[in-house]
Amino acid sequence: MKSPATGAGGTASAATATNGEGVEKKSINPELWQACAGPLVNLPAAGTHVVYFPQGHSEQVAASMKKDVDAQIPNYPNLPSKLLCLLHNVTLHADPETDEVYAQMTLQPVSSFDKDALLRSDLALKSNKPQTEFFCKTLTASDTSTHGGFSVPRRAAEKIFPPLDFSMQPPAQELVARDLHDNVWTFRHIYRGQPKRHLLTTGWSLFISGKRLFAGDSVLFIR
DNA sequence: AGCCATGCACCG
DNA sequence: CGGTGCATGGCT
Repeated sequence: MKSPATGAGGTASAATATNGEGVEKKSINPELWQACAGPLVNLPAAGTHVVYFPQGHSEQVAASMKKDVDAQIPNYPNLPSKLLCLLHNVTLHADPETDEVYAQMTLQPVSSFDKDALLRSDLALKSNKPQTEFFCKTLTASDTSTHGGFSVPRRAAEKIFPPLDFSMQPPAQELVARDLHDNVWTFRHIYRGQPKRHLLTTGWSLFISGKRLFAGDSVLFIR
């Protein structure tokens, strides 16, 4: 989180994962970005050396373009299969419409790698493992319906959400969450029912409609 | 109709 | 047997 919890309520970050394409300017919470990208994504640091595979990249671009417009994909037949590059800049992005996360990198081709530089870059990449605590849930029909709230998996609530004051009857608190674009969402977190369960009620439907979520989409919280 | 609460029942 | 999806009911 950029700023820690203050006052009575706790804070968490919320994000949604779907599909799309777009551009974004503001700076992004790196931990939330990483949680959305998943554990298999490991970004190299600026200043390190990378190997760029043009064909793999253009295939990926082609695949992601197909659902949008039939855009022209430039083809450079004389490009080598791999390019040694210096990585100048890495910026994190999230599509403003869909919250799909992606990264933008500035690469400069270099003629050769220094052996030490390559080793340093490799070590730096392997040490990139912050792995923040988070939970992710695929939304059910009742999670997204206008009739009810969000049913929070018990373990998820206990691990990620600020602890409830169980002397209250029923135990409840206000959660303040911030999404990838630093928009603030507040949810009422309550523990009730028979059997007892964690629920998000007030504020949840605004989130569902605001993010245009449907059953099968997923929502992700980090602490 | 939207929103919050409760209880049942299914499923691991 | 615990956890949670869903149906249902009440209130605004």
